[in-house]
Amino acid sequence: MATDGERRRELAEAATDYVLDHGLIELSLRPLAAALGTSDRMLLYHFDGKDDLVAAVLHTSNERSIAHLRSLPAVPSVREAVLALWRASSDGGQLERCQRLYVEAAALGLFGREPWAGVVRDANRAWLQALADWLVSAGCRAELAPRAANLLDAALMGLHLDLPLERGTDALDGSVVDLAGAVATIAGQGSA
Amino acid sequence: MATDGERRRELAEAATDYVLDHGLIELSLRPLAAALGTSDRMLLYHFDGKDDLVAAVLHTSNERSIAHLRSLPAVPSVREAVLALWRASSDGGQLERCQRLYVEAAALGLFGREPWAGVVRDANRAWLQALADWLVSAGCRAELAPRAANLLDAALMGLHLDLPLERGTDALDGSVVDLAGAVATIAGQGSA
DNA sequence: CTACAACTGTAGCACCTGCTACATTGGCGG
DNA sequence: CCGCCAATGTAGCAGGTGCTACAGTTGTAG
Repeated sequence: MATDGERRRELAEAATDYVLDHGLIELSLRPLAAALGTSDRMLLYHFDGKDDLVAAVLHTSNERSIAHLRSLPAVPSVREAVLALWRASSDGGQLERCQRLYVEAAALGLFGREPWAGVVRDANRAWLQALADWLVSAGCRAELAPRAANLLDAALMGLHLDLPLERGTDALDGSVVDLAGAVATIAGQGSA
Repeated sequence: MATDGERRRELAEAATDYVLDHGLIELSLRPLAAALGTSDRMLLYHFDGKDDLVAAVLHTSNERSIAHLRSLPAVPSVREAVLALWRASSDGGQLERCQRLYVEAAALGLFGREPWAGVVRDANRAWLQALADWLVSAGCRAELAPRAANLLDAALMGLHLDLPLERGTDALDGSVVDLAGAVATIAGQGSA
């Protein structure tokens, strides 16, 4: 049975850092435990199996994504919001790594198999909500924000799939500008 | 050493069917071989290791995607082209499965590790070219098509990540309509 | 028939996987 | 000091992984 104490939280945070660096798909307990200075035995003591650990990592990562989004400086328009978000999502920092992790998890859920599908669904809902809030704070009318957030999210995740292929080039910048225009239009700021 | 004969091509086609059904990420040689009525021993005789097999499967799948795209009935506008493409990409048929496989491969390449990154890059280039051609056939000016194809592709891949979460609902339809409008605008058919 | 090459079946290697049984430690309340 | 219990170390299990060594078994050309 899994614990729910302070140690578990510490391990979840540290495991999240490790997974952000090394990827989720090929994650395996022993190397992770070694990097954390513990043993697979202890991970399975604090977590209810590998799936439970992964769910905790995904939850932690998603919370970091949302916190990062909320901490972005305010922008005056939806167009600027999209551009700023992509800048933050592709600068090699925390947000990029968290979103990359989400993409990995979503890919693992592509066949609808649990536990991936369920965990990814939860993460997606929370993230979309935060994204809509962020658009509203940039001047988007509240009733238009969810729809704008939907397209923005889909395009953003797709761009992340291309990111490792185009690193260092500006091949994606055009798409981002086009995306910003499209989202602004949906948000009723077509000419802003 | 790998062969390059007829048998290899047969195996690649059959393996592609299997992978489209069962996913790439958890692919393992023995179950695949059993489903194909052969042995892992023979797969490794005809292919130069698992990576070579996977590359062949991805190549086959991508060729099928492109062939499917080229075989779509002609449409009169870019907007219609996007809507028709999404319909074909989400009907549970061959194209949806091939694109899902591409998303899996791209997720495996998220950390830039070979052989994934290289194979995915090749597949992406060919697919983007076919996508641009398809937009041109729908009335998009040739010099605008690559840019429109870029955004369309990114959004499409992102939507595929959401597809298993929203299966059976119409939650993605709004995004697709918005995307069609955005791509039409980029293609210079903003009011068409 | 012989010789050769393409192909395939059997068995196994070394390593990794998530997970568990068991014994031990350490600290705290009685 | 005792007993308790959470936390941890050691060792190992059963099964899976990609891959290979070796011995055939075909089919065909000389």
